[in-house]
Amino acid sequence: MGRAPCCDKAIVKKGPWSPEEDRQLKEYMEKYGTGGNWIALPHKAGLNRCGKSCRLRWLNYLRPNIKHGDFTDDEDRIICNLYATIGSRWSIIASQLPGRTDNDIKNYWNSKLKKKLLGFPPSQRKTHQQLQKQLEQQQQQQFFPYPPEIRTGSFSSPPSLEGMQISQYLPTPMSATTFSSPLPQGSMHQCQVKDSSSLLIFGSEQSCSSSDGSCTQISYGSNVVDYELCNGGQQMRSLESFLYGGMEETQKLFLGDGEASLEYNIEEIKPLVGPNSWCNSLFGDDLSSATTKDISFKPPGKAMYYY
DNA sequence: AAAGGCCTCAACCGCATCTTG
DNA sequence: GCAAGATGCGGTTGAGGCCTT
Repeated sequence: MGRAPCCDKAIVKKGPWSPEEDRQLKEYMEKYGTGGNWIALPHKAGLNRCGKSCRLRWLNYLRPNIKHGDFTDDEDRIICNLYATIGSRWSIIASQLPGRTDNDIKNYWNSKLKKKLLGFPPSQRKTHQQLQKQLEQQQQQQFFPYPPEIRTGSFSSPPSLEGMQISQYLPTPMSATTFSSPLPQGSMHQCQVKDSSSLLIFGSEQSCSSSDGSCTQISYGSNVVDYELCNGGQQMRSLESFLYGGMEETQKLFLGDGEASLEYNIEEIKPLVGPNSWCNSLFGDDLSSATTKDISFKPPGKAMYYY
């Protein structure tokens, strides 16, 4: 037996919102907020809509500080960087673009940016056949900016990006180096102070004990990695808190298994790591409050998306 | 001018994850 | 620990406007 629907679809209104409905929802939200319950909201607000529909309308259209209209070049660059790194995790990408919604970015990517990367002028219309042909041509020309060893094998880049001229949007050469690091995907990692100027991230035993070598591979980009952060009682920080949390003395980052880790300069990593993160949301600006013993926590599952 | 096709984007759907009791 | 409900997310759809032929 399936889940009971959140609302009676035969009764609630569907389709485009009228200005009157918008006004009702906005008025209610400004007065009372969600009250922690979207499902009950439409009834309270006098709207004949599903709670999910109200939530979507508010988040994507009505809430304050929503940006509509053209995306800037900077925003394009950020979207491309993140898409290349994490794939179609639109909500994460949106979190890096204040005022933009995941839906907006998703639509923008699917309708415009992808074509822009294919080299079409923004306003130029192409027939489906023309698009297909140009895509095929570019794929044949191997425009993909990463070396073959990264393009193949365990490498699972967002498929729609392959063949596109995205190199101008990527923080190369750092990205290629980072993506070929030996961190296994989808597993727990540990993170610790290596010395006064370095941070070491390495796989936990259970994730890196395989003898078949699989743990030395990394799938480029699209995967979220849960980190277990612990540092044996020293002050614990996440990667980005090292980068942005006032640890100016931190100069190097090591990715690897502790034995044969790769070394990166912090300044090279910074462009890949945004200052907004789960860590900041957990501890606020006062990162020193993260000091603890026996630290073992996981950030929200989908919040970490880089290294 | 008309018809057909394409493009955009708001909204929906279904599934996964989180929260609560 | 479990089940039910709520929320979040990404993929998909479809209406309406625009462009091409």
